[in-house]
Amino acid sequence: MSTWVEKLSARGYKITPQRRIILEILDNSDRHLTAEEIGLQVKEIEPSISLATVYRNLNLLVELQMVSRLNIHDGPVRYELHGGHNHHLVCMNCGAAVKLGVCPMQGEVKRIVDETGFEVSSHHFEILGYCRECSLKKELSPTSAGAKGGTGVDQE
Amino acid sequence: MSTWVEKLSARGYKITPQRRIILEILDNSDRHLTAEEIGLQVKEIEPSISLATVYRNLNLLVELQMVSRLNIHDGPVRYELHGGHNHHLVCMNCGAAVKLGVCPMQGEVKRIVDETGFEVSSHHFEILGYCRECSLKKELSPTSAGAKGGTGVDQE
DNA sequence: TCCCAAATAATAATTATTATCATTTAGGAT
DNA sequence: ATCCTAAATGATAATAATTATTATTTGGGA
Ligand SMILES: [Mn+2]
Ligand SMILES: [Mn+2]
Ligand SMILES: [Zn+2]
Ligand SMILES: [Zn+2]
Repeated sequence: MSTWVEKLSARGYKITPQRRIILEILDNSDRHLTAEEIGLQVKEIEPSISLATVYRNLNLLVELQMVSRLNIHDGPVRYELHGGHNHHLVCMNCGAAVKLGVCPMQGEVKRIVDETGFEVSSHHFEILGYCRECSLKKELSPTSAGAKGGTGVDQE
Repeated sequence: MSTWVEKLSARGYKITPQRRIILEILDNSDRHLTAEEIGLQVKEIEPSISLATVYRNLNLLVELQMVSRLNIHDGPVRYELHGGHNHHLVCMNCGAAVKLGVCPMQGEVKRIVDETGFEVSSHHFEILGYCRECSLKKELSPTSAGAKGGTGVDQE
């Protein structure tokens, strides 16, 4: 339950209420949260906590490999508790991020990486495109219409 | 040589000197460049060109899939000419980005993705860690010393 | 209970990127 | 070749995201 208390203490970091709250929020969430989203939830519990503290601690937790940073498409960086890591199919139109149930860091890729002598500490794999719904919407696009109408896909 | 001229014209976009220069820079570079690095090189050729134009065109070129956006670890987004795409082993200490000669978007992964009905337009795969040199340097680190040792770099 | 490095809150500063808008220009039409 | 106009640009303001600064507070060991 509180293995993270040990992880922090063991390395000489203090156990503060701010850290408790941030980790609790990450633990209770299945989604990936932005620093700001975390900050908002933090403030619901304890309004006096500063957003800067959220950023500081997220950076620390990432450094300690207790949290992982996720760079999804556009928009701000997102965070999730390290562990059951997942890769995503991110829709460039609606922004949905569907979990892909497989990790490329295995088999052939793993072997090749190992051969390089590189010391791996994490990896990111993300697929960009259009989810089925958005993809269908594109299909139904207006007939023709010259320049830029192209795929009928307009930015988000 | 100038297949990109067609790609732009065909979709109704104009061939401007700014676009020529940006694409030429991307073409002559092996590294991935940030928007600002591109802007600097652009200004060496034609100082009157605005950084905003660089951003605007990079966004357009990405949208048209002529350029790909690369989110390496920290720092700003980087760009490279779309084509011979590669994935990287990025060193978190010295920043080196070594090409990995293999792409995970194949075999099992590919099959699973296809099953989801997701329309893939690009993907990113990147491995973070420490290159052999930096990894060795760490090895030679001071004997223990408790909290926060050195750069806070530990492995799991 | 004291002490002090570590952590925090508040806020300024910086970085990266996008938006606005007046002006220029590419390229099709005449 | 000249016109015309939507597209593109340059300059700059605005925004979003993150980091730095600094005075104050606090966790946890002695
Ligand atoms: Mn994985
Ligand atoms: Mn690939
Ligand atoms: Zn979608
Ligand atoms: Zn290195």
